[in-house]
Amino acid sequence: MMTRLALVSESAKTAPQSSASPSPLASPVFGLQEGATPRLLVLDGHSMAFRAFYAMPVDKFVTQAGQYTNAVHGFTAMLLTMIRQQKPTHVVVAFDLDTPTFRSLDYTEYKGGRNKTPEEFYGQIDLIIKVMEAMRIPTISVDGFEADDIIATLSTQGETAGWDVVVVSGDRDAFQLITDKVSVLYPKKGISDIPPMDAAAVEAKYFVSPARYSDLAALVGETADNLPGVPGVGPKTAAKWINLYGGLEGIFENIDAIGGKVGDSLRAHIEDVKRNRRLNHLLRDMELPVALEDTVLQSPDRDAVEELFDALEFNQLRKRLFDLFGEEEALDAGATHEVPAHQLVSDAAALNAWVEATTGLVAVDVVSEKVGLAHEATAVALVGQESAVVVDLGTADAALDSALAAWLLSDAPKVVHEYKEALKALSVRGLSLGGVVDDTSLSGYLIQPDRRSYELAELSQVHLKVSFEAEATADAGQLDLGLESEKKYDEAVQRGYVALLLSEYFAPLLQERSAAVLLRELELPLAAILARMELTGIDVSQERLAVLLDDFTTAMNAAKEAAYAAIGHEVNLGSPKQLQEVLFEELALPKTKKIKTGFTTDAASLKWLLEKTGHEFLAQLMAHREASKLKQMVETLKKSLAEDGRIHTTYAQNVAATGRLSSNNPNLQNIPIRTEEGRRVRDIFVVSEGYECLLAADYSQIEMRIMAHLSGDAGLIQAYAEGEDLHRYVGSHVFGVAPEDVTSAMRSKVKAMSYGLAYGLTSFGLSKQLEISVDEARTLVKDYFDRFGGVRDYLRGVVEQARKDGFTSTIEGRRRYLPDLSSSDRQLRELAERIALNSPIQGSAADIIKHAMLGVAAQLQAQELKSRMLLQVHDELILEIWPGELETVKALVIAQMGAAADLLVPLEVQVGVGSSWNDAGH
DNA sequence: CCTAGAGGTAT
DNA sequence: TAATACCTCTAGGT
Repeated sequence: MMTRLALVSESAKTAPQSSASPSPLASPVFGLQEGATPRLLVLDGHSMAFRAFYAMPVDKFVTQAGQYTNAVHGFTAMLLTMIRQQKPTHVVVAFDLDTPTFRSLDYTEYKGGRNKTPEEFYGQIDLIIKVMEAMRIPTISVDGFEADDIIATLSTQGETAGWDVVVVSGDRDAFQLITDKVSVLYPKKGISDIPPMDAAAVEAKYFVSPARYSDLAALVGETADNLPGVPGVGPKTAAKWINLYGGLEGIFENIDAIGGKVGDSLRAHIEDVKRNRRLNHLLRDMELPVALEDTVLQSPDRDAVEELFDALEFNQLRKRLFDLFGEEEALDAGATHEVPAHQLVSDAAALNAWVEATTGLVAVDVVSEKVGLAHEATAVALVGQESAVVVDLGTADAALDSALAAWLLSDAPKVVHEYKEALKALSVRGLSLGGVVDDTSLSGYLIQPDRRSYELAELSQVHLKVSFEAEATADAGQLDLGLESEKKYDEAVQRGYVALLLSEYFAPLLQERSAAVLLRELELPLAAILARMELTGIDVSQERLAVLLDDFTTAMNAAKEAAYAAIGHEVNLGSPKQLQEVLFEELALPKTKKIKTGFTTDAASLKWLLEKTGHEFLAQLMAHREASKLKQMVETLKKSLAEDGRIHTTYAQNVAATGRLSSNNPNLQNIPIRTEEGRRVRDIFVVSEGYECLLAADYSQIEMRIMAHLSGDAGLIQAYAEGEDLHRYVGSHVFGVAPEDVTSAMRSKVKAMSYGLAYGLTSFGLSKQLEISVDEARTLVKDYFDRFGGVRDYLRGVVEQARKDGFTSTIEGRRRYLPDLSSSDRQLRELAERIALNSPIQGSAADIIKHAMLGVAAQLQAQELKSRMLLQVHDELILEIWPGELETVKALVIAQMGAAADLLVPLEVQVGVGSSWNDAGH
């Protein structure tokens, strides 16, 4: 079966495809599809600017420099909406000039009697023109003529050339331009409600055809232009005469036949009517300085837009603009990329023939269906530069199956989007993947680690400016009539092709940003390990889970009833809003810290309130919070139990901007540990049948060790070299006492301080953490830096370097870009500074444990051990030990984790074993 | 059904 | 006014 599809919208699919294949980024012109009818959007600049001015609040749009921008903002927003909705290929804006026109010379009162232009409007037209220049949209004004004439001329030219024309004007005279090719958008109210007026709409409203609208306006008059009409004649009468006599000429010919008072009135004001008609007639054959073809819609001058919008302080609008043009450019760029046709292969020979004929990188896209909580592969698309094949796993015979399996596993270079998910879906079919040199969801992440999403369509949009149809919504249970699967195959090939393009695009960027090594040697191999860990899951004791749920529910209910009793009525304890009423109004307790919705009821505040007032309700509320949180957590775990009785979390390799993993569905990286009750949750995670025990290995103070390494601080390095208790050592130096005289209060202070440093601590934050005065905290910081000057110098240097480079780096060269370091917004800038302090430390720790995981997995495999890695919790690995392998595995884990980085200080690893995760803790 | 806010868990 | 995550509930909207 042969299918052809392009990475573009419907309109472009029908257009002839260019066979040339320029860079996806080259997009001088867009929206113009060869063979499609051009569509011209003409705007009346002044009338729309005025509409915008009165529609937007003046005082809300003032720049710091004092320039009013409400009309500019409103106009630009309206224009973007028009471009989005109308999808024009050409756009032009016509403006009036202040100079006299042939109309005002003809009739000096023309447009007289208008209110003086408001002061705040001054200068806004010039700004609109500047916005148009930045957007590369031509503007036209002609001395002695009005914008209406320019519009009439343009629309006539457009129509003559066979184009569609859309006129946007707040002047009703434009209605005379309406034909089946020309429509007018006339704002009803403000600038947000601009319904299209076509011939039918004009007739419905005025009872005359658009061509006769000027006749009607001449009779009725136009207050806005100070053109009096015939007294006593309104639109109804005028329309009646026009339809009766076929227009003004007919009316004049039969003028004596019109009786009544209105007839007399008409005869008395006949000259006014003739003048009105003369003035409202729009010129259609002006000489214009801009040719029709020159109005073609181009991509905006991004630098100019940036600069101008900075000055105008248009931030949301900037985003809207770039979003819009991102999309539009994509359409055009997409039109130049032809997705190769694909063939559905049904035998091994066909697959092998394709493989033989295909050179270079091949994208693999796995089509899967959801089965329970997992995904199972149903088909595989292999996409090369020139051609593609699809293998349906459901119908493949054994020979095809093994040919496919062999190729997938081979070293033939492949690119995948979401390698880990592909591996998981394939594994249920007994398939795997070898030779994967790129996963675009990971390379995209390494290039730009703080994006929210790395979906293929989004990466394609952002980097390639190519958009393609959204992924098929997996309609499980729907009848598969062949058409459905054909559509899925098309999409799979499409996705594969986009991944191929992205991979090519990313390759040099990865090199530039020194991320190619990270991808190849760290993230890609890690993805395979994570896939295995996710598939394995961790065993759960359902008995313990049930007991826990019961206990927590009981505790929760007891606390709830006691809380109700303490205040004499019921209240939703889970509603901060209702709690505020009880605490601060009903019980009139002291006010806590202010939050958006009033006063906080968080745990720290409740504790403070309880100490202050001793109110029973507070004690019960706190007990209820703890119990309900735990119950909720246990319930969530129960819901995520798979059919095999195990919990399979999913690790996200591209979510945390520092390089850490994250865990979700369910999150197994935030299982309680700090309280006795909380630790019971850890007890539900147990060793699987047939295995000996769980082993938990964690790095001791890895972030502080990285701090010591990065700062090179002699004191810290010495402390670690001597194997001292770090906090005791630091405490003895900061407080000037012997190590054995460091009290636990002193120790906990320096501990909080040390950890705070890695988060970009402030004296204020430290004072709150330690419940001490800001002064005391400040002294603590000073004393700390006096003794550990290397740390202070390092922290200063990190921010300085990041400001210079634009990014921070980890020990493995993982970068995080921080443009906000030079923001003028203090809050943003200071946040960026704290991020700059934290990212190298947190990120280096992430690099290290990832290396350790690679080492552990490699050793387990090399030594043919049956023990396996189950979980990772940032600085901790959980393994399941096969009988007889404990000592071997323990040693190799310690060795691999310890050797994962070569730092100036040793990496210490603590290991515990037990039959549950809690027991394995230490 | 979606979203913001509040609150809480982990490293 | 201390970094990185994920999750759930309420309340107020579509």
